[in-house]
Amino acid sequence: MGTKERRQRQFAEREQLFLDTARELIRESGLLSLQMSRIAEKCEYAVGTLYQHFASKEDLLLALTTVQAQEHVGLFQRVAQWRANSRDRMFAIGVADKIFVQRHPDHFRIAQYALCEVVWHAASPDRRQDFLEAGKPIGQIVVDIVRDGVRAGDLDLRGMTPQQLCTGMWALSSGTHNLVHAEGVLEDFAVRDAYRLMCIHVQALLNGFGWRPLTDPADGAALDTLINRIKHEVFHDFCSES
Amino acid sequence: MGTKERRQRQFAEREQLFLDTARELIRESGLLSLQMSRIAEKCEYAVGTLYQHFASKEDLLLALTTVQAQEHVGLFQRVAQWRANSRDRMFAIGVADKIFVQRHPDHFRIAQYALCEVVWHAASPDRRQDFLEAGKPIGQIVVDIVRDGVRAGDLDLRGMTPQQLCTGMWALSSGTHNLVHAEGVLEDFAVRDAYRLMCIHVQALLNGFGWRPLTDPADGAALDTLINRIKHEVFHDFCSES
DNA sequence: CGCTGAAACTGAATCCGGTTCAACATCCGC
DNA sequence: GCGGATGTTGAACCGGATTCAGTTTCAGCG
Repeated sequence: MGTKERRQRQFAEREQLFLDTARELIRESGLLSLQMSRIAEKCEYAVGTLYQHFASKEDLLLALTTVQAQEHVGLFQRVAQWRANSRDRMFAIGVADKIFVQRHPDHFRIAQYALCEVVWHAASPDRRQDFLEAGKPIGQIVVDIVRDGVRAGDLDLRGMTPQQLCTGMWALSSGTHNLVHAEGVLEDFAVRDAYRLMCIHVQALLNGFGWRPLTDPADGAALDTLINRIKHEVFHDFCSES
Repeated sequence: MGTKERRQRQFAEREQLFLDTARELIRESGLLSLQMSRIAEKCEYAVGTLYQHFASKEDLLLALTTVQAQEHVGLFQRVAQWRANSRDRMFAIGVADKIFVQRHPDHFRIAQYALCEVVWHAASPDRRQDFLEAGKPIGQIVVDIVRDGVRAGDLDLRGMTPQQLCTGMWALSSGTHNLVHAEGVLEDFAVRDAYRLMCIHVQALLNGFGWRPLTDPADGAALDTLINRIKHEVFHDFCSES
């Protein structure tokens, strides 16, 4: 009796279709004008069927965010496997973020919305749980890098937990996304490449915690060299350009 | 003919009434269940009148965020006037943020929502402009502190612009707010006081840029002493408790 | 004063899009 | 080929934001 399995598989495939279509519609005409009936129509299903998969529109948006978070985890895993010193690997986490955002420019605007209290609480508890599960490996990977750093003697936490240190990296990244997406803000600040700037701040932060080998945050050439090295050694198949 | 002026004043007062009431309703029963008709009802006006002031619900939410941003500016101005070395003043910006959030716990959840692309673009252009204007002094104050630091010889920007340095502080703060409000995230990370942790990261970041006098980010006692000194010297009337 | 027209206010009606669910279709095991 | 379980459908429902035709208010005027 493979019937049940087939059914499940088809169900999962259809869910993916809905999610892909939703993402497409968002890319085409924005999150603002996303309509459940349009998604169903474009997939040639009835709205009722769409609601078999997602308890509400918010639920769908959170599901979409979760899928993208999983891709995000993939990038981080590459970093985890990269053979380099702990400091460079930690820095590479920032670069992974930069690359992820460049490859999925609309991810953040969806996530920012989906994770707002209003939308988050309108999604189903299961979906919320799924999202949190999907994000866990990220935390784990980053914490492990910190532990490696301590073990290798590159870093002395001096009473901090690895999680506390990670929170700073995370806040820096999350905050950069925010600023990038708040139109009219960075423009006034004349910041061109916000993610390159984020890399500089990551370096400064890591220096500030005394994570060796220290780097010179003002040395733009060295920064670019390192970023390119990471792009080449870790994300070669993602970035053809420079 | 003071008639026109009186009218304008009354109009402004009523707008304030609407905003205060909206904030109250949000505090009582959450952003999710905020209804335009309820706001009007509670103010004893018709919905139509409410719509004389705000082009849409989103417009109202952004207006609310703007009002709070103005209060935020007030805290920063105190820091600007504080007589202390540049490094401590920069740090005090972080403390101002911490205090602001503690005094207005719901501000961030509203702002986070209102600044999402979806809501932002549903607000009227005028309202968006107002918000950006309201935020400008913040940028100015922080940039000025950086310039002071350079002038005093505490800091060498080495090619960076003051704005670029500020962006890091800002991202750290904005990101911390995000993490705090994403339930289930910091809990897993066993981070108790996220804003105190943010202060540690601010110190690390400033150290990383070589902003003198350097501090020891792991010295919790010194951190608390400095925070308390700032609370006492700058925000004495805001924080009675420790 | 009362009159008048413009400006402000009102809230029932409209509109929109998310959500539901009774009816219909399909599939499986017998 | 039958019966029921399971899946699908989309028109109807519903809540709440938004509108606008009718009503009220009031400054200015004769």
